[in-house]
Amino acid sequence: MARVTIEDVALEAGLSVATVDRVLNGRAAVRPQTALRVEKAIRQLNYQPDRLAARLAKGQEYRFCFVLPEGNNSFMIGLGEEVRAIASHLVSDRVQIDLRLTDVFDAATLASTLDSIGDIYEGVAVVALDHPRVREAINGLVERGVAVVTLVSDVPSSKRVHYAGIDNSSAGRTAATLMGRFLGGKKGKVGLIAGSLSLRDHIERRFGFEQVLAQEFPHLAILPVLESRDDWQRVEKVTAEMLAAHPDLIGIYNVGAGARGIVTALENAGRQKQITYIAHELTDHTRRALVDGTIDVIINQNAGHEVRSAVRVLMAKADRTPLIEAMEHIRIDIFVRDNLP
Amino acid sequence: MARVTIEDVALEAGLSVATVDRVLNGRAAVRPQTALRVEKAIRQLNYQPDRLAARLAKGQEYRFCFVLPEGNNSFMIGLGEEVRAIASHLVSDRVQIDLRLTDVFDAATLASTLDSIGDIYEGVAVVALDHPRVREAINGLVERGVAVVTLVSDVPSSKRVHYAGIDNSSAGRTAATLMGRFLGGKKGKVGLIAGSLSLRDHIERRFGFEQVLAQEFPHLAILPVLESRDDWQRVEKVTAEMLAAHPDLIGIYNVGAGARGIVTALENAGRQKQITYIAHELTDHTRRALVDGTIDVIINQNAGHEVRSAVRVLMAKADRTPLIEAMEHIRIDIFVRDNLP
DNA sequence: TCAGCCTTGATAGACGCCTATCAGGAATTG
DNA sequence: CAATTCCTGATAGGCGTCTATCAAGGCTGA
Repeated sequence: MARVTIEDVALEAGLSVATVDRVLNGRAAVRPQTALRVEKAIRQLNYQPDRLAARLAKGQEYRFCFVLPEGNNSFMIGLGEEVRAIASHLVSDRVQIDLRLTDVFDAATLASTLDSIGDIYEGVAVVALDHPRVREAINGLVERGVAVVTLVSDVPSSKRVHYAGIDNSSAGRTAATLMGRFLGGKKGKVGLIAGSLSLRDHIERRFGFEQVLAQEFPHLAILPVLESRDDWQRVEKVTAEMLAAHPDLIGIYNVGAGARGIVTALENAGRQKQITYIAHELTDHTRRALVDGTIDVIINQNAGHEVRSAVRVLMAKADRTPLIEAMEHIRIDIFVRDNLP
Repeated sequence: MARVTIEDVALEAGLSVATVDRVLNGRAAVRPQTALRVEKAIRQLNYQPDRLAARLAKGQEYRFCFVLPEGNNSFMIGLGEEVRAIASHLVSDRVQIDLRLTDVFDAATLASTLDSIGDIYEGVAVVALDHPRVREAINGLVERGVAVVTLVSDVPSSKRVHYAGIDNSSAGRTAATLMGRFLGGKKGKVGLIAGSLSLRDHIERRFGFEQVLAQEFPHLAILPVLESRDDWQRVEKVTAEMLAAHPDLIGIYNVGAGARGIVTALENAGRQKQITYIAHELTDHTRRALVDGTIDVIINQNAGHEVRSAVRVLMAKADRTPLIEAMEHIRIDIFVRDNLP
């Protein structure tokens, strides 16, 4: 019942602790047949190395860096808070997490930030713009032996080890299905507002949305996409214009941030109740609008889960430990008024 | 930059390591003013005890027991697998998890199982029937110093430290909102099928569902609840009867298991496409039916998350460590065809 | 046959904390 | 003021693993 230690293994194999250790950590040359004896003993005793003792002995510390967008986007601010929360929680587990804010929307700036990250880090998590320059910077880190995880927004063509975020085209498709079903058989126009058409996540959401809407709900016409730069004042302006131009508008899908701009525009036009409005990300503003009934559905990604998943993956990669795949899948949250947390 | 150790604290406070340790672990009597000096030094140096070293030194092991229902309910089988998975994953972290299957639907059996659990466990997680006998058994464990977490189904009136599961009345309300919205303004009847009306989770789902449907969608009539005992053959039978009796049935909400029975009944009647069907729990069967379009929405609770959350809570309770509350909230998954994992 | 290499054993010390014990000084009591 | 009791210091040994070093054989090749 007591713990099986390295010593027990050595005894069982008729070898010394030193040799067993050599095999376990592949440090010095050991004859193949000796290694086999060790492995056999390990299997027989079902030896499980004690991670605690190992980490203590190695004096191993994890140092990770999270690179997030600067600015006042509610979601990103929340993301930063989650990073800080988990960071202070993990100090006593010998994990140190630094937070670096930068202009991730500018490829050159982001890339040089990544380039400048010293090799003091075992891993880096980054909210990444999908741009060749950024891809190269990520690959550079990976080649220097730093594990890189993309967060929220992916760069699939890079060598990052993992993407901690939702499947955005799936999110767009889900929005379309809900939009179509909520509208019943009603005919009319649907408007789509995106933050920026150079951000991969927004592109994918739009793509998924348009695909399903065109295929499953052909009676709904999609208006040309409006760009908002995730700025709620601009969102309000373009929405107001759209509302004025299309009296038969019955649905709005806001792919990016700035949801409050749409709320204001809808209220000003007095059309909150007639228009089905689907937004992304649960914030104070969107939450209130959902309860009011102005927003019908919020599609959300849980920032805390994403951050913690990124940390787990980075830790696993740092000491080549297996991870439970299913645990790292970030699900798409769907909120209606009734299941708000 | 190096780690702050107990020795540094002793130095800073002008005391010995022994005294600092006495304060930290409250072992022997220490003069209040001395304790204050230690605490001040700890704050100044921002000392964080090394959890690894502490656990190693104490030779601390966590032993937990999970009590789950026996039987062939897909969801519960999946739950058991998740327990096994996390158990084998945590062996190297000095956590041992035993799994015990019992008839949780029989209060006496479940209670005596709980009573018989020796004090070898620091914590117990149980899928609990809400019954006075069971409540007493839980309280008995708690009084013997065992941390108890209810899993999937709660016993709110007991002294359990935590409930790892979804808010079922919220799940019911969500189902109602989706049902109402999906049906647009259509008038007709909605059927409700429950596993057992003595299981708390089913009662709460029903309650939430009826509440919202009556209030928000008064044009939809709810048929009397049918009991299925979570047996799909019985589900099929009662559904077939309901379909025959009500040609104007336009919605079905299945609160419990046995979703496949409804699928078969709907197919036999050829009314899959005309009836909006909302089911619980993502399994192979429900998944297939969702893709087919027979099921319109699946409301799910993620068994893996529930199990892992239960383990985290038990660990935190075992060594009186704080936990991140928000992290332990189990969300309600809503799946349509487009966001299946 | 001897130098040199390869493989293995033995062992010490570290990682940061816990537990226990003993001794000496301080504070309290009568 | 002496006899207790109370606090504190010093130190050893352990938890399971890693790292490093030295020594002892066995083996190879010239």
